Amino acid sequence: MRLSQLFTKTSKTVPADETAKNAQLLIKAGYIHKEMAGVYAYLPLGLRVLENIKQIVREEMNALGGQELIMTNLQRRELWEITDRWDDAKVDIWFKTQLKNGTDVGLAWSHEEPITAMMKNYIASYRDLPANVYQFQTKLRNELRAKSGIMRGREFVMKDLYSYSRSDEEHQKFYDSVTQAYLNVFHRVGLGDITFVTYASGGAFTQFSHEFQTITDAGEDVIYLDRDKKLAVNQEVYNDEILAQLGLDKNKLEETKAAEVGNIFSFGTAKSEQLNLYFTDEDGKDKPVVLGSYGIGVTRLMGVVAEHFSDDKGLVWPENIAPAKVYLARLGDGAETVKQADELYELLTENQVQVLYDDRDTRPGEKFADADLLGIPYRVVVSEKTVSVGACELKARTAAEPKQVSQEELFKTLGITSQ
RNA sequence: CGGGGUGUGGCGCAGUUGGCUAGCGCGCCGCGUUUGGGACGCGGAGGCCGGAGGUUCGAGUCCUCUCACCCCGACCA
Repeated sequence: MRLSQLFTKTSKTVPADETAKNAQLLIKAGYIHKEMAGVYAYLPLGLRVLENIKQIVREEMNALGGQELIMTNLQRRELWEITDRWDDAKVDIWFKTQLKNGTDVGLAWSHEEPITAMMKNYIASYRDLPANVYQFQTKLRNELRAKSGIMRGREFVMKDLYSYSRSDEEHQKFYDSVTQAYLNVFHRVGLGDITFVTYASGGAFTQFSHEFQTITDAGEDVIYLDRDKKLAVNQEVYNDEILAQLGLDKNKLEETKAAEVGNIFSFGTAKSEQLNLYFTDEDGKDKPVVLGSYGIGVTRLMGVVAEHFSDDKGLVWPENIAPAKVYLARLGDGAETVKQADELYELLTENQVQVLYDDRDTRPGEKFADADLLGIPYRVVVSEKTVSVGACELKARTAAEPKQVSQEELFKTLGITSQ
């Protein structure tokens, strides 16, 4: 992509009404736009990051045998009344509206009920199970107070996965595999070292749920972490009894702030029974389906990454999710410089390397500052200087100084094998 | 929803005890000089001061109501 054609711009200042670091950086760099409190638009570069994260999640979900679908955002009142979650006293973050004929509808804050009700159409026999379905969906939650930029919005994107199993054993096996898949996701987006499986409140169905907590000051949770065991306990369930049960030594635990980037639940059969989701076993007996629910807040995850991978100059995207791998800065507009920069842009693009080509008529300092602010992993410079020596200049976003490299070395660094 | 704070060109801000054509920086447009870490000069465009009432000869400034936004708390993926 040529920056001269990108409609977004970077900014030297941040809006005064935005204090969350993730939102400040993302707005400054032109990745997102704030529409209202807790509601953000994803601009072209921000969308790329979001899609890159989604793709990683998608690959891990598909590897589990998850099947992607997309539910609706308008939901039926009757469905939520069955499980007693329509009442504002029970769920206080509902957005609700009405059809022209007066029928109440809810705007999706979760999809457990509708998706489970829908599965009744497809699950009748033990032969239909297990079934694991997931989606990337916009969730709408009427939070009393939005905060922390894209880490807690009123509208956000979540990957939600639902598992339907024949037995507790079958469910548990899948549940454990999801745990591993989630760890893979957080590892791949660069947060592996600071994200921990955390015991949290399990709600009405089980003693615990498992959260995936990423250590960050911007987080809203407090966890007690055993680094050796790579396990943590959320403050909400933290007590001596629980620690004993989990075999954790209180003296070894580290208290830290963290952000919940994922949460997985076992529902047992309670919800299936409520919603009448049964299957016929080999023996001809009807049994309720065992249900699990697994979420990753995708936009929140992007916020946590932005929050964590940044310095005083701006964002520092991990390569896996960066909106481009290379920031190609062309300095000067001499004929040969333009020619060589254009050619390098074409060549990299042909080799499947995503490039932000800064072909704008601006001064070098501005280009360097933008390259840093945007947080692109590699900066490549083509200028009169590099043209004259027949090399180009390469600097990793995290490196202090650039170095001169041949095109061969450049390609090698960027992982391009053939030429 | 309780407490605190803020609303003035796209962004960041100033505006005195009410007083004259509402300023400054960034950004934007034009011309010129520049060109390896956000250049400089000259000339421009752009604002009924969040909104509605009110007080006053006169309101960005005072009063009332209202809307929005931010922070702390409670709540929460």
